[in-house]
Amino acid sequence: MEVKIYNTLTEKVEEIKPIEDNLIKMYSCGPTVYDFAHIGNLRYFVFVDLLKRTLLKAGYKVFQVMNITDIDDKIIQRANERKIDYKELAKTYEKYFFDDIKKLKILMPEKTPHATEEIPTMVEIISKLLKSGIAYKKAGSVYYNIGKYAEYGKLSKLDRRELRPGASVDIDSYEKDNSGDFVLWKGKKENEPFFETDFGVGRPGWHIECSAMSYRYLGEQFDIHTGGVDLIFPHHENEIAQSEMFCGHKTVNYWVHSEHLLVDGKKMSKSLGNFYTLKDLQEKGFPLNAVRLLFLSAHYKTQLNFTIKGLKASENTIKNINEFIQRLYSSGDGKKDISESIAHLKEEFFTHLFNNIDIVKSLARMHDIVNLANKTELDNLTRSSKSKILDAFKEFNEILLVFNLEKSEIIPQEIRSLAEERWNARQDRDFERADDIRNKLTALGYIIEDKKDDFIIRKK
RNA sequence: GGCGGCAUAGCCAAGUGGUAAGGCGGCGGUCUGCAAAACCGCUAUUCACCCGUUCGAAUCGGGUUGCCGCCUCCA
Repeated sequence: MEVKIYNTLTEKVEEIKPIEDNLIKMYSCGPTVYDFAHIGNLRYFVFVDLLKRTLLKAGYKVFQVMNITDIDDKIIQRANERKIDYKELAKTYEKYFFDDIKKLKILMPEKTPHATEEIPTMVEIISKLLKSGIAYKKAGSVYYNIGKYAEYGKLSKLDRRELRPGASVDIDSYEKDNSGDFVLWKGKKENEPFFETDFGVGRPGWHIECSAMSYRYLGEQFDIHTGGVDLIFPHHENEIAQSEMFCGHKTVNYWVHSEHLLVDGKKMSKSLGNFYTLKDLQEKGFPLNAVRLLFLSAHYKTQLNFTIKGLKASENTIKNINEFIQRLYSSGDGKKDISESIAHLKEEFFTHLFNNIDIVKSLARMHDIVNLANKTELDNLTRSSKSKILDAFKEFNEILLVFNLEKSEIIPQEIRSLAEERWNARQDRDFERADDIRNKLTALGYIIEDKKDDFIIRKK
C-alpha cells in the first residue's frame, strides 16, 4: 500500500518511495533533555508514532533513529544552577522523557543515540568541511560559511523572505564572517564541559549532531526526516547545508514537519498559566489514552487547540467506544448482515490514513461503523458481522491504541447473585428492594441494564 | 517590518467550485416501575467581515479585522 506525505522541501504531498525496496529509514528530531516534556512536545512524538505505525501498517519495515540531545546551553546552564554534573541532569530528564513516551504508547525508536557519544562522527564531518573550505575557524570556534552553499535556504524558502536586521542577536555573532553563518563547534568556555579535537577544544553546535547521527546510523541518504515546524529554520536548513556538503549530494528525501499545539488558543507558556506536562493532566484525573486520542484527533499539519473540555470529550469518546464493544460481545445473534458495509468503512479508514495521515477522516469512518451497527441494533446483526466489526476495531487500535477491546472479565459470583436477586425483586415488583440492590451494585462498580427478559451486568 | 498559516455550531474538527462529514456536549421523544443503554428528532439557511469572479463560492481573487508561527540553538 502506498503512503503519501507532505514534503516541506517540495511543498507538495508526495508518494513515499523508499530507497531500499521495503525499508523506510527515518530520522526524528528528539528531545533536549533539560526539563520535563510538555504536551506540545508530546503531540509531536505522538504524531511521529502515528506516522511510524501507519508505515508499518502499510507493510513497510521502519528503521527509526531519534537523537537525545544531552549537551547544550540550557542543559549546562541548569546543571550549573543546580550544582550538578550536566550528564546527571540529562540522564534524569531522559528517563522522564522515556517514561512519558511509554505512557503514551509511543513505539521506541530502533536507535536513540546521544550527542555526547557521537563526537567522533561530528569531528569527521567538521574536519571535512574545514578541509574543503566550507567551514572556517574563528576565535576557537568553527563556523559554517553559508555563502559556500548555493542552495542554502531551500527548505525554509529563505529567498522568499527578508530577515529582519537585528531581530535577535546570537551571542557569538560578532565572531562570525556573515551573520547567517552558524556554529559547528563551540570553543571552550569557563564552567562548560568540553571535548578535545584536532580543530580545538570545545563542544558541538546543535545542528551538527543530527547530521552526524543520521549519517552514522542511516547512511548518506535516507527517506524521512521529521521535526516540529519550528525546526525548519534554522535547524533543518543548517542540517541540510552540513550534510549535503559533507556527502556531496541530497541526503533526505522527505522532510515532514508537524504543527504546534496551542492551549486555549494561545501559545503555551508558563507565564500564561497554560503550560501542561503529562503529569499535570494525570493529576487532574485524565486517563492517558484520552491524551493520546486528543493528540491523534487533529491533522498534524494544523495547530491543535488543546483545551480541558476537549480532553474530556476524548475521554468520553473512548468510554463510548469501549462500551459499544462490550455491548457487541454481550449481544445476541440476528440475521442482518452488514459485513460489506463494515469492510468498506474499514478500507476507507486506511485509505484516509495512508493519504497524508488524514486521520480525522479515518476517525469519522470509525464512528460511522458504530452508528451503522447501533442503528441496525446489535441483536439483529449476524455473528459474522459482529466479528467483522471487532476485527476492524482491532486493526484501528493497532494505530490508535486507545480502546480496550478485550471482553471484560467475568463478573464475580457474588455480584451475579446480587444482580439476580434484584431481578427477582423487580419481577415481584418490589422496586424499592430492587433499587436498593442496584445502588449497592453501582457502589461496587457495576452497572445493571435491564433488557426485555434479561439483564446485563457491566463493570464501570 | 518581512514571510507563512489559520478563522466553519456551545466545544473540538472535516470540507479546496455544485449547495455544510464526524466527535463531544445539550434539548425533546420512544423504550423503562424508575433508570441505564440504544434508537428517532432537534441543536450552522450558513462558513470572521466587506467587495468581486462565476449559472453556482465555506471553497477562487482583492481588501479589512483577529489569532498563531518563523525571522539564528523552542516540538
